[in-house]
Amino acid sequence: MAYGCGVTETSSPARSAPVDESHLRPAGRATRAAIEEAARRLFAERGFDASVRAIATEAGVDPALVIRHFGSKEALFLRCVDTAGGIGAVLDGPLESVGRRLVAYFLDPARPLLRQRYLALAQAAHLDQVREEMVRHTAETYVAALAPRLTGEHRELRVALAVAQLGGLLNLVFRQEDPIVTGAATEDLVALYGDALQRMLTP
Amino acid sequence: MAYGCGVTETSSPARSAPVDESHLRPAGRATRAAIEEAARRLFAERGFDASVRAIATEAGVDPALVIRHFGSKEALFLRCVDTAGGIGAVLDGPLESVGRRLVAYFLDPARPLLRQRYLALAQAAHLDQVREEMVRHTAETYVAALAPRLTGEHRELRVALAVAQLGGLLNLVFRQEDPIVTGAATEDLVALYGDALQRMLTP
DNA sequence: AGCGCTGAGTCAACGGCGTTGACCACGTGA
DNA sequence: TCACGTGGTCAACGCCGTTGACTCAGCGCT
Repeated sequence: MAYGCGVTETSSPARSAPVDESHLRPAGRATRAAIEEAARRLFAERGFDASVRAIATEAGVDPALVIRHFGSKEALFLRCVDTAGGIGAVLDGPLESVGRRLVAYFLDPARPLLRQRYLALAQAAHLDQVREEMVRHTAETYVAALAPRLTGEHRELRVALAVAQLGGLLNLVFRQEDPIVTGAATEDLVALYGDALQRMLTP
Repeated sequence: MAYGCGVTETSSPARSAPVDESHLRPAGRATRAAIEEAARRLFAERGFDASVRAIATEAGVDPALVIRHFGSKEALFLRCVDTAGGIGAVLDGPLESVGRRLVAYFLDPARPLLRQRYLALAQAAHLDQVREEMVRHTAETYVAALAPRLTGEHRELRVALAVAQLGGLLNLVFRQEDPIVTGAATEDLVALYGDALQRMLTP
């Protein structure tokens, strides 16, 4: 599980799944947006632990209204997690170095949001809809982009397994903060782990 | 994160961390054991979602007593998760095939408890003490067993990264149940992913 | 102008959670 | 016999996500 995706820093309705808002009046649309913005901020800060009540307070609104607008906390969370991101460019680059570039992309300290996003998603992964979203994301982003460019057997499976590898790294680095790994030089991680990804894709 | 460990199927005080019970009377010891047994069963069944109240009911006891005996739900969970298991034998076997044997060990359908254990731990991984236990387990079980037998640079780091790989696989198979991976033949997974582990350890 | 409908929003409450403190019962040692 | 510590229950706290009843404002319609 690896994500060039997640809780966005700002409201970005263009990227979000299209939801019918035509029945809403301007006032409703505005507070709805305020709730979503507060949710994005708090989910990014505290992960799925951010409570509906805290989000409502942040948006200056009653907790019940959050549920009325979005149906459930889980649904709101899913709306605040979008699957776009710069990862597409990495996947579309030269195939022979995609392994190292993927690892470098996620470990780049200039992209601290990726860490937040990964943590929020990993924490909520026990919810069915979140799990399905992750599977979908793996298929539509990674498998769709890479499998057609591979050669040999088990092309889709090898992409999925490379995604598994990537997710394992992020888990150890971001969630567990294993001192052996976090204490290592990024360049060593990129080389060792990137090559492992690469061999899975282009053996 | 990979675990030959977890929620045990039976009470196994010999394996559990030694806790001073000398101040307890026989009655206290018995109900304490009953609570622990109920907790092991329910944690294995439902993961960390198993509630203190349900555990108490299962043990025929008041919820408050559970906390009084074990301090907190998190502490009880940690007691019910032990780090022993058959994994030691796998790690001590021939080094040149340890990658495939590790993957085969965890994916063996004859060991369904490993799945439960992984899921319970992964779900509780956002708790600090659980996270620390995982890090400790990686260091004491995997790194301690494998790093001294390796050659070349970054011996400890390479073991940690192999553990990361393994955890990534278990996440995709057990948590996300990604259809691409669950639909693949186990022998293909063992070959592809086991070799990836192997190359990390003995390149 | 008046009416009714519908969206916007609040409020109190529900059932569940982990945890705490007050309280009682019992068995043992002095 | 009496104090004391262990074993255990009970009610309650504060939190959670969610629901249903309710009010209020704005709109179209006659």
